[in-house]
Amino acid sequence: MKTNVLAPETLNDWFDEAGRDLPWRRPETTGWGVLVSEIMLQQTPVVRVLPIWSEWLARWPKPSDLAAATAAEVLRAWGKLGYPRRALRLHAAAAAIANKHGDVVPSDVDTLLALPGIGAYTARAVAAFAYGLRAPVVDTNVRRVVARAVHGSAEAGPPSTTRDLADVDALLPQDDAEAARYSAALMELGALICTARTPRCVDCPVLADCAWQRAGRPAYAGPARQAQRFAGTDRQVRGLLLDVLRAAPGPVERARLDLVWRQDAQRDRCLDSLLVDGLMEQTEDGLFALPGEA
DNA sequence: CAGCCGTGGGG
DNA sequence: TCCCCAAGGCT
Repeated sequence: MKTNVLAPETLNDWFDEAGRDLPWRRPETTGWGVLVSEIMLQQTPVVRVLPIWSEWLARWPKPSDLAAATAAEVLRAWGKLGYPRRALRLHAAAAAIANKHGDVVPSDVDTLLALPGIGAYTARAVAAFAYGLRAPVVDTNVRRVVARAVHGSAEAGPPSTTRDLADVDALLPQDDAEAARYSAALMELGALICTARTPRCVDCPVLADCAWQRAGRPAYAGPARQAQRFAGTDRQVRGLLLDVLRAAPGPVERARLDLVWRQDAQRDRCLDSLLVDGLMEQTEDGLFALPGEA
């Protein structure tokens, strides 16, 4: 049996000492609080999530509270966190939890996976962090830590959910509570020490055993990832359009939206896609509004 | 499975 | 300045 470079005792001890005191990690945080944090944290830095998460939990302490809000209220409260479809999916998930699960966030991974906006990562993160269960929690941090410490590669290869889950499952201790803490520790190590750009290896608790370190820190050899452009994309235009509605007290005229982007065809396409996605609605007199306030 | 879906800060 | 990236999910 191979020894685990990322030994649970080592990681958990380090986490006890160096882990951040984030509000959604506090013992009094409910499953709902954890779920909200996980959705907000998807592709979004912690510092930007912190204030919004606090507002949401104070305003909507239970899933049924969020479910009772209008989509317009939800989207305004989401603000500029980005990827606003996450807010709509969380809104829908809250309704499902309120109606079908007794207003309690499920702890079962498969049940969680059936909810909108909850995928392989988030389902297991909720099971582990909200309910202390043993579940392989694989995010970009964990993938990077495992790639380096275990496989000796500078970066993680292309993601494969099946393989990644099995990879991390093999590292997890058997005990539920210990495994859950270990999952948090693994993520935290990637977030604070084993970072993407310039890892702080001098502070790493597993430096001596790290396979990447032992191999002489070889450069990444895998396929180059495609750079994600933003300027000029539909994503940018949609963001500009939606921002007009978020900032407005109510429905706005088409002319207001026309101001945010010069190219008619692209603007029209984006406007249409926002309507299709349910991120905005058109009133009977042709004005545009956030959904639920028309 | 590759491409798409926001936003802003740091190197 | 520009580019990269930050607790992914969905089609």
